Amino acid sequence: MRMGEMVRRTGVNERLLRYYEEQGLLAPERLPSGYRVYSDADVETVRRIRTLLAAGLPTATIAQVLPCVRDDGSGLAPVCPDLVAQLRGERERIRHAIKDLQASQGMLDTIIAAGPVDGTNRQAA
DNA sequence: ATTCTGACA
DNA sequence: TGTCAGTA
Repeated sequence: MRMGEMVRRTGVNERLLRYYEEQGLLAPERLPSGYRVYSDADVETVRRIRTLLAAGLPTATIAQVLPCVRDDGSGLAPVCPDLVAQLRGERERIRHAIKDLQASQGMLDTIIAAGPVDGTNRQAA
């Protein structure tokens, strides 16, 4: 499939698909015309990229991870033992990020709990 | 009509 | 990441 279908099937826009390729996350074939040709596997790869990106992993790390996972029906199995150590580090980072978000949530809860007392002074900053 | 590369009010 | 340009 070419760019257009890839965009429809992944929900990721053209700009981003080219960017992922630039970052070494995808390596679609090329037609003599220069047009990119994506495979079904690439569609799945983009799904993984989106997930890893959402987890906050830098594209550089994702580029290392993608070629090191075997797709065994149930999920993703690590293939590079050395990389597992780095992933443990990422997991720690995510753990801390969750902690910070919970602190933010707590702050908002406190503000919300205080609730609007009355409409007086609306204009004051 | 589609895709491509490069660039930035 | 969006978007516009100038092509093939």
